[in-house]
Amino acid sequence: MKEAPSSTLSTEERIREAARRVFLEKGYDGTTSRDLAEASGLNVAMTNYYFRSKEKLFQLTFQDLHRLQFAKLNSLIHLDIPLREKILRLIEAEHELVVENPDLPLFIMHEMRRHPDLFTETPTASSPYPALPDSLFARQVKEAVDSGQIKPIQPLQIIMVIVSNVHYPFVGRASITHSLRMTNEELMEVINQHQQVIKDMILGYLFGPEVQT
Amino acid sequence: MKEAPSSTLSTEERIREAARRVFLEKGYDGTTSRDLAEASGLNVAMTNYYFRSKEKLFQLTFQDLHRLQFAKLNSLIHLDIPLREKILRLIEAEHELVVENPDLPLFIMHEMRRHPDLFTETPTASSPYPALPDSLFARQVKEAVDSGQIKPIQPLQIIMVIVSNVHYPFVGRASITHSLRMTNEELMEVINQHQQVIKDMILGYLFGPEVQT
DNA sequence: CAAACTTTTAAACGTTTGTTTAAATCACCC
DNA sequence: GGGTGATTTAAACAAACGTTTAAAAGTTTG
Repeated sequence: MKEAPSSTLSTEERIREAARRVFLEKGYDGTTSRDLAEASGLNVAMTNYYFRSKEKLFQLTFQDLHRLQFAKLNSLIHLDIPLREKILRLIEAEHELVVENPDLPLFIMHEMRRHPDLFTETPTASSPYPALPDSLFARQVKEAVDSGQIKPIQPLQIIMVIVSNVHYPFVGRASITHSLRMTNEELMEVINQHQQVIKDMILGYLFGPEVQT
Repeated sequence: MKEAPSSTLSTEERIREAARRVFLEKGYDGTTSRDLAEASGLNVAMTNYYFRSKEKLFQLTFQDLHRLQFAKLNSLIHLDIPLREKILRLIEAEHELVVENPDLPLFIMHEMRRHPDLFTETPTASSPYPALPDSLFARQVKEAVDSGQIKPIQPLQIIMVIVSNVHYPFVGRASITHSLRMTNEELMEVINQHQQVIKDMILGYLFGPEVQT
């Protein structure tokens, strides 16, 4: 066994880190084993020495990224805070996520549609979404609906509305900037403005038109 | 020159139609020339006889699909109808589009991010989005904002809200159904319910909480 | 019907693909 | 300090890739 110095990365970590970057950029189909080798600064044999194949390396990489995508959401829905505040924090958490990982949602959605077979969920691993139906969030929504505090709506629908509005400008950003001939900076400005609209719209719809945020 | 019988398709059309199906399903990177040949029932030489390369065939296919994606939106924004009705019809048009072409938005967004170089917009062709800034829709929004009829918002933001909410459940449907262990039918039921939420939420936000639709 | 042209085919081209090999280099232990 | 196992390398493998070839089959036109 061999340990890497603390400041630099072990070979295995270098490969995983490179795989993350390359797969995120080019997708599974668009990535070659030589792409991975070049990105890690090693040669093609190393990838197969540490991970048995391109496919296996991709599965690990995807699992990491899939967890990253749902980690915040998955912990927030169980938090013991008022529903209204929880929704606000969900919006902010998802915004933060896509600002830090702008390519993540498109990657996840593309790969899950294209290679659904590659994702054999590890049974023990915390599967992200399935937690929703029996989360505190779900119970809070049902109670709020029953007591007439918010409009009739399912928990999943609220999540969909949040994720849709927050993620979409990033998911479609190549399409938007190209078509409208905007720069990335111009789009980012629109997106920042848009954040407030999303918050007001969602909270306003659910709780009625009070003073927001 | 040769004309195809009306009931059946010409070879060129067969190839284009097959290319549409295959590229939509597998993407550019995931499609091989032999996939295309098999899907059209011909052999690999035919694709290069009628179109000069896989790349050229993809460019044509993508152009078609890109137009399809924005055709309805692009004609609706110029229609001379009241703003409120226009927004409602935009929501319904986008919903119809994704119900009929559930894979289209994800395909467009993935390919535009992955191969932005492949899309050299034909100068004369009706480019879809750029029409927005000087559309009747944009003027209607600005007037409605100035007159205090709706909340301050940019035309692009309204489009983003509509498209986000309507498209996202389809774009992420592999991810949603897989993670929540739903069937496609169950998701479709949620999506249908969701339509009304989207309408109420958007119109309610912009115009205030009157009686809807 | 025969020449001229278009369409279709099967086979092959050179390259790139994912993966493996076998030898070289490294790190560690008695 | 030499032997042992882990790591790294360059080279090679067969298969699949996008594309092209050259000849066969079909169509058109005089």
